[in-house]
Amino acid sequence: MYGNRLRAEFEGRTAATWPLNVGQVYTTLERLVRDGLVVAAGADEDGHELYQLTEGGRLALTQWWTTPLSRESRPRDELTIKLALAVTVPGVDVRSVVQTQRADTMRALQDYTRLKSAADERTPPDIAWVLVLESMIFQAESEIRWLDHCESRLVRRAKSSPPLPTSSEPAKRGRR
Amino acid sequence: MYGNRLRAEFEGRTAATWPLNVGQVYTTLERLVRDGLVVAAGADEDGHELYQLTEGGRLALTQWWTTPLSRESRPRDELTIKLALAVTVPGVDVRSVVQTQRADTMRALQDYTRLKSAADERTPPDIAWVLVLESMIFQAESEIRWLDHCESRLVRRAKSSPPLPTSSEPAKRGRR
DNA sequence: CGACACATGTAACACGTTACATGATTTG
DNA sequence: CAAATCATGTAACGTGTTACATGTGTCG
Repeated sequence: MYGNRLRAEFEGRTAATWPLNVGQVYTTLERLVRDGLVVAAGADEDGHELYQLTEGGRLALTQWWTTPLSRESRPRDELTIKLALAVTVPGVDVRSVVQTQRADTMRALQDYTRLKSAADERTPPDIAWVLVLESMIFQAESEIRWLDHCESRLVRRAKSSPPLPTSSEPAKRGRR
Repeated sequence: MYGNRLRAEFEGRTAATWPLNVGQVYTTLERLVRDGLVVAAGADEDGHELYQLTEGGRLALTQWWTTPLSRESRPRDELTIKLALAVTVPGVDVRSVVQTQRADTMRALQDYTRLKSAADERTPPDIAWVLVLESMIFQAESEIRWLDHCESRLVRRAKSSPPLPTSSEPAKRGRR
């Protein structure tokens, strides 16, 4: 395919959930060429600069399809880190952190649900779009469950140790 | 704190789930200094190079605690993209992709569960470590549910369109 | 004609990450 | 003494990402 088409295909298949700057397609293509996974293959009848997978590229692709995404390859989970820090760093209002996040995720979940209803009514169904939405929904639900779980665990912990003064006013706590 | 201590604290709080190269701490500290969020504050009695939050740094931190992680700020979800592409790109054995991933995630889930059992027995409980593990478990479960969901959806779809020949032998399909 | 979409590129930046160099201190 | 640990740094790389420059074709 050619650059701009690739962008369109990607966005079409992920339904604008992850918009893609066109420029990035070209830089990435160049890097793929550098690594020998892709070659420039002249021009279209319309003048489009075509690119083609090499033998190695096809191999890498097959490997991508057949290899599961390992846990190690995934980016650090910022929310989990945030909470893990929140519960161990003194002076953080964990409760409030959890609540704020929960509210936001809840809102997102509703948005996704709405979008899914709309998507389900369409014919023919945009299978990829529905899949993406469902993935978002599952993740949001799981996140909310986890947050609730965290909170109940905090409540249990609070019974052992006395509650600290809320850290919502860190300014000028002065000497006393 | 000083650099190496920061690394230790981070790893201690996230329990080696996300190991941190010490070098990164120093590069990051330098960048924080560059951005005015942190200042070098001389040395410890033990000769440790201390760093301190600036006014701006403390503000940024407070903002981090009080602002929920937006969906947009999160990295692209490679698994979801993979599946979304798998179902729309011709010649991909979606079924196999889902199965492979499911097996791997299932294995991970068991590992996490085992680890959690061990963590729960310890006294005192390492609250952060347990939280991280539970997060992993929730996510893995949600991922498995989603994969199952995808598959059942694929089965339903398969009834409409005839199954394509498996793409497991892409080599030398030649002319004919 | 002017505006707009399509299309191709490129220079530049930030960030995460690693490999390596180097010294000080401790310990078997 | 040698090995290991603690500690501080730095040079370099890859990748994701953006802003910008530029040209072509279409259409109201």
